[in-house]
Amino acid sequence: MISAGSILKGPTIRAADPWISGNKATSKLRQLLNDDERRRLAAIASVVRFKKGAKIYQEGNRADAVFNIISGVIKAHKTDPGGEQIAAFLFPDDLFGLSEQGRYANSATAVTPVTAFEIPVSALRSKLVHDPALEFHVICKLCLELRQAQRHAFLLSRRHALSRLVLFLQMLEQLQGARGESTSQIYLPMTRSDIGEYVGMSLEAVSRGFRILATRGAIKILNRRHVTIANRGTFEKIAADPNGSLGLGSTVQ
Amino acid sequence: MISAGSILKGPTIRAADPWISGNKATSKLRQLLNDDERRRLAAIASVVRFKKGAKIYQEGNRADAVFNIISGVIKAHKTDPGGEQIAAFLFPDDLFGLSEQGRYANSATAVTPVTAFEIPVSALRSKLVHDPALEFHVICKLCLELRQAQRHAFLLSRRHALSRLVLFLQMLEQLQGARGESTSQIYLPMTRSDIGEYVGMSLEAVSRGFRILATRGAIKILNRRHVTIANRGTFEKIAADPNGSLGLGSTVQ
DNA sequence: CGCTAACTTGAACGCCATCAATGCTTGTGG
DNA sequence: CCACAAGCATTGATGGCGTTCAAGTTAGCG
Repeated sequence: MISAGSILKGPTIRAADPWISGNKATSKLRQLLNDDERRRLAAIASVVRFKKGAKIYQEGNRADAVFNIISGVIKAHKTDPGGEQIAAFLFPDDLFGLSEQGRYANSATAVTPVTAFEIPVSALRSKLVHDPALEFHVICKLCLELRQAQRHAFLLSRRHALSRLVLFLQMLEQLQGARGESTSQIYLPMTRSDIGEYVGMSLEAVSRGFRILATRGAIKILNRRHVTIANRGTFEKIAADPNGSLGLGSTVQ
Repeated sequence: MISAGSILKGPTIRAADPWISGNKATSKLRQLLNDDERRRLAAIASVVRFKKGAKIYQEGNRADAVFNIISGVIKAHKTDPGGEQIAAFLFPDDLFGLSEQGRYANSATAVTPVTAFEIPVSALRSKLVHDPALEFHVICKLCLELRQAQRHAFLLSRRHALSRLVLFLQMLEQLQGARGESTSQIYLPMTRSDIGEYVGMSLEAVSRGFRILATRGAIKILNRRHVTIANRGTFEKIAADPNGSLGLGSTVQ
């Protein structure tokens, strides 16, 4: 999965210039940094590994480094006693560890085993001031993450469980596509509980929801970690959510 | 409300360097641009006005300009038939009109009468490449908006109506503070329906929710557009949401 | 001063959270 | 290689909260 080359070359940021009219939500994102930039970033970065379930940093701690994922998946989450909330899942080529007032705004935990670059903030900062092109690339990436967060909010605003789940699956599918992976099946590296904490439902509701989607023929559950979209039409009709849930039966056209 | 000076001087971006450990959510944000930068931006910008309810741009249109609010409030929203969803409310000194693949990701509508700078994207872009300091300021602003969007998602993930409303009011209060306005009362420029579309509830539930908060002594409703926080303790206990709503009666300690 | 849009209040139904028990699977040590 | 354990996931039953539909009330604006 990890080509040795990708580590040797240095950090990778995938995004699109938000002002250029590339098209389609399904488009693959470009690697923004050239080899030279990657080498220079690699000089100030170090490679770190985390086991599944490992805590990478905690909300509120001093933000001394940002991370760039090489392989694996992490979750950024608030650690609110009596109810976690996941703000984002982060995948290879994503940046995380951006701070607010010098401190991490979320906690970060490895969902799968993770390899990442750790880049000290101090070094990155001084690099930024002298490198307008790199700055511009960071802006592009931030715009993308902002859109992503807005999409999350959009998902959460849906009042019906099925609608949320469908939007969640669409999101994962699109992210897989953007990374250049196959979208023939959707990979769910996280637990039902994680999904629940991301989409704002109980884990039981997530489980039931998937089953109902399967019953209605919208998806096919291959196993706990993989689903496919069986009927794109039904699938998207549920996303559109005229009235997302409805018990069963009435295919109200 | 609008000092003539602020128009003459040029665009204003308020944010904080996310890597500097200023403290407190209640802190006032700094104006990032110096007079010289503002003048140069003013040279490529024009001042535009919108009436209350006016549509500024529509989701999916070509994004030819970004806007910087001088006075008034706008909402950024998805225009989904059968259920609007508001992504953000934007206030003076905010930037909006950032695009995705060359097109606006949301629609924008004036909630109150609005005065704003309109800055053509083409001119801004060429300015950015030659001005690392300005780029850095844009990065700061984007980080802030990203945090804001994550806070919105956090709000939406709450399962209880009262908890969402309290978080919404806290958000408005904090934004007022950051702009240097008084926080003795919270101003609600938008309709109940707008609030509902932001917090993911029906407008009736918003109305009822405010009333229940008032009944419990957490807030005081001065009129349709103004509330104050009557009891900060109760208020924040509801935000923490042990079990947010509960009918009435049982003041469970 | 009347009209219209915004807001409040009421009643009933239905979805989802919650509690509880059972089933599956993954990995570890015998 | 098998057995067991511990997490993870599914399934079931019940009740509470919020949506929805429906009036009625207030307030802003001509």
